[in-house]
Amino acid sequence: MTSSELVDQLTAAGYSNTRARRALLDALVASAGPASPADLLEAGRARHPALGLVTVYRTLEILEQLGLVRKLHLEEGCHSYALSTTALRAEGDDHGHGGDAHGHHVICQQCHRAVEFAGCDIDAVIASVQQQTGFAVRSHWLEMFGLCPTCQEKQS
Amino acid sequence: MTSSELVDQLTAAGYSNTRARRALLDALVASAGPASPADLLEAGRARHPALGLVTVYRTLEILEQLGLVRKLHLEEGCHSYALSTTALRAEGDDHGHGGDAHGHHVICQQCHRAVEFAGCDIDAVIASVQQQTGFAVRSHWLEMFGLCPTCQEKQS
DNA sequence: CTGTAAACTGAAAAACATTTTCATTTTTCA
DNA sequence: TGAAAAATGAAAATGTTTTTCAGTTTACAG
Repeated sequence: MTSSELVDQLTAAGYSNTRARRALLDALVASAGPASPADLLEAGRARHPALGLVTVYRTLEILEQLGLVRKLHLEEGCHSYALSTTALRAEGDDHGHGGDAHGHHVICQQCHRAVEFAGCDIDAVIASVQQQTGFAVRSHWLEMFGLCPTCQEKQS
Repeated sequence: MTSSELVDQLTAAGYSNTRARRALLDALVASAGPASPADLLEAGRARHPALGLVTVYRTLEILEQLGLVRKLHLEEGCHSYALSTTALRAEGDDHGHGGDAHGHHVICQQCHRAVEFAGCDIDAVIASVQQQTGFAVRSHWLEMFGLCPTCQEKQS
């Protein structure tokens, strides 16, 4: 997924195509793993030296609302973002996830790489929870942690 | 689960039984839903007026390490805590969750009540993610959102 | 029961994360 | 090309969490 595609998505959603945003999107696309606002500011400033932190926060908020990025919840804190391609691919295909983009991430506990995965057929778990608690479940949030293929090899 | 049981758990783990901690545990047990450090400070001060915020943070950290509370990841932010009884019930019964207490929460999107549920048989999903990504999955976080029975009734 | 060591406490300060304000600049498009 | 709307970014403010350190409380040996 290129930053041009992201820019197109923003424009299609009614937002202006600005230097600051292109710089941020480039930084996002270039980041290999979860990136914090401060990380993205630094990387974005390589492309647009005047990029401001508040613009980073504002743009991440927009991207999150559009389902283009997702905040990741890591052990060290919940301050990182990763691209989420599922809103792009799953357009018009929501599979009963109320307002929730359909993807989740698996995160490497060693190198912190975050990979999105599609398909979380947890209907059975949802049914069980509904039965146990009486709740009507509308959405869920799932993250997985483990070792990526590269870090698995390093450990063997 | 009473605050006495929590106090016993802390003592068993080598921590002192102090007024400040008892006040905080009372507040935790009394809270119906996710509670922020500031919420717990306020409720705790009803029981122990000199309770300090730093003690709240320190004690929550201990409780989290012992698996007695869990930080919840809500839409508004990741600053709330809820009791987690699973470490108590599941002692010696870890079901392949690497270092992770076995329970998760379902949260009401209306009244914010958080109910813990046990049993999240997502082995199929984990297997699928491992196949898709090559990751070796070790643990996961799962939260569900919906309406509790009370709020469902209100809506009908 | 007493006294001491260790653990704990909490105000204050500091650090970190995010949002608001508002004057200025940039982008869009007629 | 120019004006309106959107966007920007520094500074200030707000919110969250951690660190410091002097003083207090708890546990337990004697």
